[in-house]
Amino acid sequence: MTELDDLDRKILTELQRHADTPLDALGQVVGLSRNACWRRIKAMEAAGVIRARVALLDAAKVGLPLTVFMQIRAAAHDADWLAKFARATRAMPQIQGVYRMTGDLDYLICARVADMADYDRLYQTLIARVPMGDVSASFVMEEIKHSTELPLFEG
Amino acid sequence: MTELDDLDRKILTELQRHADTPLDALGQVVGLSRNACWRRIKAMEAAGVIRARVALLDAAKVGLPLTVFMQIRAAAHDADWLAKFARATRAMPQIQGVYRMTGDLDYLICARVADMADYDRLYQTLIARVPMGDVSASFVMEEIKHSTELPLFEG
DNA sequence: TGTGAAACTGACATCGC
DNA sequence: GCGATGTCAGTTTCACA
Repeated sequence: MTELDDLDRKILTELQRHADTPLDALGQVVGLSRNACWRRIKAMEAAGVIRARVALLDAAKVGLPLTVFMQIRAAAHDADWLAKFARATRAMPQIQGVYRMTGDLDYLICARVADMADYDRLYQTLIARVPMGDVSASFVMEEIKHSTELPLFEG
Repeated sequence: MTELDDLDRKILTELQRHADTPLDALGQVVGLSRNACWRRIKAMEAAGVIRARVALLDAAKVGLPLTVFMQIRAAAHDADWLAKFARATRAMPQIQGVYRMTGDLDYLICARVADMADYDRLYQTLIARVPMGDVSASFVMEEIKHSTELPLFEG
């Protein structure tokens, strides 16, 4: 895949909001024919620009109203620890994101839980599977913004 | 909408991964007819359990390889400040998430940027629009896990 | 189960570089 | 010519009643 042009970006902007937009409507918005849109989409899927089409759920309505961020300090500063940590967190479905931060010793985890007891279960499970240097948790009181949409045009 | 049963959860589990699964295939996985699946999906969309169907993009491939978390302390502890802060951050498309954390003075922002210069632009824009008490940024070195999928069955 | 509306597939003419 | 597009079949698959 070459670089994305403005038409590609228009298509992506729409698909990021509504993945189920019919090609006809998409073509109208973008200013291209059905077919041209379709070809571009396929190319971007093949290139991995479009990773997946997914359904987003309301976390509260499926029983996971609480979001928690955990700040973690590694117990050991080596590749083995990281591998074990990565494997453990990837296997835990309540964990939405795991990020190694600048500093090389700090990790950030974002997870969704039902309540405090559920969080404690998550915490206990995690420290049982991987030795932790230090763990602190902050809970989300209010989700002011939450989006999966990436900006594709210069501000 | 009443409570979700196991069949609903099975449907959602699949749709969270592949929103474009045909109803036939979905029915087979779940053990239901096309039609029954379709009715349940419509009901869950109407109830807001399914918020949207979206395309997920590869952030690096659209020119936003850098993820940053900003920790922010409010300049003022009042509703006006929060309203202004919320409005400003919601209007900035590079910002993916904004969370008011426990403590009532701390906010967490997650944003995607092209590079450090881009981050600085974001930072400058933000502090120009809203008075900030304190801002610190941590950059993501490695995305160990990132998922929009919520767990729907007990671990 | 059936019907209409989509998504797909390929062929071919066209326009700009 | 080459690359991208538009149009116009055709077929298949799906959403929906």
